[in-house]
Amino acid sequence: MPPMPNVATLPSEAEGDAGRPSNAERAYRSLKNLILGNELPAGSQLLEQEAAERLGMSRTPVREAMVRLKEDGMVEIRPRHGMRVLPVSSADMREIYEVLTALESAAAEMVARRGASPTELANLRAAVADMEEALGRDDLDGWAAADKRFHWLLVTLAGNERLQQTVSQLGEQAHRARVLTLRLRPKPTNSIRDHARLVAAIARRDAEGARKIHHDHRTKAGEMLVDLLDRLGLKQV
Amino acid sequence: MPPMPNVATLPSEAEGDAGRPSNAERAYRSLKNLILGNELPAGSQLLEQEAAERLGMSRTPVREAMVRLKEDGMVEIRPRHGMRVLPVSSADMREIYEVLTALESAAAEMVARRGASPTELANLRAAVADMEEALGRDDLDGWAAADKRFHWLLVTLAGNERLQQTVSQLGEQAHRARVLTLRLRPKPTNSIRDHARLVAAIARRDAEGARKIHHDHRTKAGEMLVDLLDRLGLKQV
DNA sequence: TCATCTATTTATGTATACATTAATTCATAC
DNA sequence: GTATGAATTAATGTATACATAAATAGATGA
Repeated sequence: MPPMPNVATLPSEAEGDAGRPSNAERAYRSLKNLILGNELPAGSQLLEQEAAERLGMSRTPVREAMVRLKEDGMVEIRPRHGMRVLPVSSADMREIYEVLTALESAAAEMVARRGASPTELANLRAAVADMEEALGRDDLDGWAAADKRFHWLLVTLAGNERLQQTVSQLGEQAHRARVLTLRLRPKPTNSIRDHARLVAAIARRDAEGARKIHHDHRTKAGEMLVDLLDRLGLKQV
Repeated sequence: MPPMPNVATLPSEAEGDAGRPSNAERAYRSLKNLILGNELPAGSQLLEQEAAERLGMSRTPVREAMVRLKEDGMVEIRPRHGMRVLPVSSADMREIYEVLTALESAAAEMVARRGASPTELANLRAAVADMEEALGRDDLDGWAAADKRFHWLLVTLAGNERLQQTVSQLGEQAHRARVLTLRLRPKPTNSIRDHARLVAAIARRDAEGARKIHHDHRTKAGEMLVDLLDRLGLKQV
């Protein structure tokens, strides 16, 4: 069991930043973390009242949080049974990866076209090196963290906030499935090579090449995940 | 002035369908329509209390609606000034079109790869024909409607709900700018040719071709719009 | 006249109260 | 024993109440 994935750690400060967060904001983050950390597994139901007691506040801010989670596609709200954590099926994963593939490969293209600064390239390369090193140590959690960092860096460098936000939202939907399959999938050796090739394409400002490389990379990763889920009979995650 | 664009008409029934909608749902739809119809123009501010009176309900459901609109990226909520309709700058439009381009061209690729049924192809062709016919009558609103229909059809045929939802959300963000520039932009003659070529590519199941054609189409459209906004000095829409 | 400090107003964030409606339980009839 | 239906319970959706914090106005001093 990983030592609790550092969940929702990347783009979570989407909201009010400075002043102490409202209860509604705390409720939103708490519930989201419970879901991402699988403490509220897929299919869990939680009544407003229960959540309110658990979080030590009244129903009002809890309800607001639940509405936001619904809007994020993490839960559904069923009239009489509170919120229900949405299971992610392999079909859902396929959808998610199709969109992520389109967006991230567009990001790769954009970054390559604009060109990355030496520092930015160095950061990308460092992430790849960390992936490689972690994999050498058989540290899958370390690999996953570095992989996440690489992808997020790439998306960030594209400089499109809407793209970032969409990627982050879909990434959160896919999170549980990724964690679950991390130790069941084949060693991500090719993945590292793909990333290195992507960095090279960006470095030589080969926009079309960067797009293709990342498109194939993501497509493969998505297919692997979908197949794995199907093969394991994990219809729901 | 167009006879009131048929706003939010495409994928708006995202929520509860049957039973009469809650006040929160009504508030959400009403406010969204006010924004899309430019009755609450960019920069408008609206207090919870004001909105509540206007809609004949209490603050509670109104607040819920505003939270959802914030989550949708349509408004921001400023601690002391109610919700504020977010202006869309040309930089925002560039972001939006970058993402739409990536997603819709992926959709085109997917549809071409899977292949469209005769009926589906006929629907696409009918939309193109309507665009052509409307343009012949100098009916720009008719053209816009047919164009919208074509794009939505394409996205729908891709059969990826998450992709649909993202496209629809970004489309709503871009709506005001599109309406505003409809009569200021050059006649969309090339647009029709692009669409026809896309349908042809889909018909011959040329996935890569379909992607390229639509990618270029959307890129051109986006650049035209961004340039137009800049040229007109419309920093905000 | 201008600046600063205080008091008041006002919008929000949250809690609570209440009506509605769906589910469950219990009783009664067959 | 089963089924029907009434009554009770429970969860939501909405309204309202209230405390807090921010903006404004007003007053006081120079």
